[in-house]
Amino acid sequence: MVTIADVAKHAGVAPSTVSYVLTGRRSISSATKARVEASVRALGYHPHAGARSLASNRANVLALVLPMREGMHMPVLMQFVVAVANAARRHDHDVLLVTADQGAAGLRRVAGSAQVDGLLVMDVEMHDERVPVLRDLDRPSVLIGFPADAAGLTCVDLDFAEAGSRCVDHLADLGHTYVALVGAPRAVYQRDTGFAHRTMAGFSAAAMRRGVSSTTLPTETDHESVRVAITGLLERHPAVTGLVVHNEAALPSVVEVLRSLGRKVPDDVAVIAICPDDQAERLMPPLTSVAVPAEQLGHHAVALLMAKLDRTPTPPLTLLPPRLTERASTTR
Amino acid sequence: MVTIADVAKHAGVAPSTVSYVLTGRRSISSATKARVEASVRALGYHPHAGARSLASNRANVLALVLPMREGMHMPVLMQFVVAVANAARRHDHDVLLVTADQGAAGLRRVAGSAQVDGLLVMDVEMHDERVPVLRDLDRPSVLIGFPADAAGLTCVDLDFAEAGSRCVDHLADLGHTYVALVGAPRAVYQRDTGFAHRTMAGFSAAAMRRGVSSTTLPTETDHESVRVAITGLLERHPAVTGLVVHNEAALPSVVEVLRSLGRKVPDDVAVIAICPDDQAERLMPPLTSVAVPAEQLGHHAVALLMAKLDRTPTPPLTLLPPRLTERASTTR
DNA sequence: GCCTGGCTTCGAAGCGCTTCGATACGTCAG
DNA sequence: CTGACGTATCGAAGCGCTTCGAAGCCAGGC
Repeated sequence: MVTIADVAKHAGVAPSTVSYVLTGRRSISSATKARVEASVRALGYHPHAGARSLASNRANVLALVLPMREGMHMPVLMQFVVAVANAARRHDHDVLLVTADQGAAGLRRVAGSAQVDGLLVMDVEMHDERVPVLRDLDRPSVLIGFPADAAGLTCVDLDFAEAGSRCVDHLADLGHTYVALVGAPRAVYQRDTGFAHRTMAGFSAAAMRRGVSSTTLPTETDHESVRVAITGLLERHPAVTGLVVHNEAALPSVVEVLRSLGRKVPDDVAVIAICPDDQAERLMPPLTSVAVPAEQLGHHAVALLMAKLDRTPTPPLTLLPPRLTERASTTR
Repeated sequence: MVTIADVAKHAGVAPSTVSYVLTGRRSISSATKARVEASVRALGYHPHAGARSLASNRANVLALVLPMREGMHMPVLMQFVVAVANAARRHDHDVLLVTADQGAAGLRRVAGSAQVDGLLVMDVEMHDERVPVLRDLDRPSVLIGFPADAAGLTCVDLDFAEAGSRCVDHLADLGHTYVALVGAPRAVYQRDTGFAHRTMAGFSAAAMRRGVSSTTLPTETDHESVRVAITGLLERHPAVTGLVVHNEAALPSVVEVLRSLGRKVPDDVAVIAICPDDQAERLMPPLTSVAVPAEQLGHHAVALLMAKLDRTPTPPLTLLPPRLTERASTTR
């Protein structure tokens, strides 16, 4: 193994000088710096992560705490994971995976062993058992999602209430007077997941405000359930002409069911999705949508966590503003 | 921070004794052991991961090298990730995520810095740029998938050739004489991904062997493409009565398109999927399938890697035997 | 000519753990 | 009773790095 001492000898300097070149924590003359960097490359030196973490008390690793619950949409989750991993690398950090079934003990373990400098927690629920643990951990953390009591925490999420509201506004502006929210699977509401709840609240509030009639229904993700749900919805509420779909997995089926029922999109029924842009673009017809910006959220969460690690003050609550893109599934 | 010295003092023993209790590398009297364990709990001691890794030259972390390529099915990928993470925990290891866009340099970095003890590489292609890097890394690795040249490597995968073959056998046994393979997106074949290639080879070979006619077509994942593909397939090859689908994302659409074309499953067309069991079960009708055992593969891969870390001899190539489960989409 | 201050660089301490050899104490065979 | 051996524990060295204080050197001001 190549050590810092080897590099130092090769470059004709003290080990500490090499360290300062690598960490940039003291100024080093450009001549020495260049010589050291050449030696690093020549020897293929990689600092020993354990030694570094022991000496500096920083591991340069973030924990990504993954939930794994019913009704979650894997492609979106994966987008988050990848976005977080890449953002972390840009800040010279790696990502350690902590899965749900390790529970609170898992958080304590990775934080207590100094294996990670901070934690990123995904898919937070209103009453999440991990939240109190995070509070008394001595490491900073950032939540993607909002628990009921966010005091003392840093949270970031899409403004789902505003997203739901924007969808209604868009439909109302187009003249629709009866709209429906096709929501997440029932299980998601039952466990009181913040984002689903907030979308619904924003949707309903906007309908009230705009004076349009509205209804909401949870929806499972398999095609047959979607068929039954949508068929029933249109039978019970024949005046519905606008659908807001907040359920990525059910989306293709919703479109397909409307087609098979002979309801033309957008002529008979307008559809707005709350989902990642690429998915909305790929469907036929391309759907007007409010983007779930997984990439952006992941980056933002990492940036917040890095700021906390630097002891830079950070806003406790960040709501990213939703962006609605008009496509072929709604028309003037 | 609580250190091993604190625990030792609390238990009235030497630090080394605490270490031996924790690692089990020397025998300790049960009385002392109990006392130390009590102190560990009382103080809430977690060994410092960096210090441990520095002293023992083992980080107790595995790298999971994730690809992120076009045409990959995220839910299956996520199943792998979770299975690997959980299996690793059972062996007292954690999982560090290395994403594709870090490339070969990423592998060198995590291995060179002693951040990980071994590497798990997913979705290996026939001619994978990462393979030569793995060979000259000084850490053991296990590939999920097979490259063209697997010399000196440890690989594990489902026996996809046999899986393709079993599907044909099953259909032939039921009397079908013309079968089609509905495969992965074109991009997957273009980059010469092993599993897709092997399924196809097994499928075609079995068709020859059994004397049934066969055809194959790559298929994109969006509903419209599937509709065009399946409609075209049945027009060009009207005698086809058996479909083998090796494309998880397209699967719901395939079933739906058959329905909309008025082809009853299994009466007009028999369908076998190569996909995770839960997905096959959830469709209507439930599909006969050869399971892609993500969970089992993940566990097996971790077990192999742990064996290599222990310097236990391991088989270079492991092919898990496919398991075909009959469900309602094929009948006698 | 001497002191001050800034810029570089050095040397050594020490982070918390594992591990190796040594020690202490029985136990048992001869 | 003694020597050999096995078991349980201790003490110290050292893993590779960061970091702090100090030292060396040069320039500039008096």
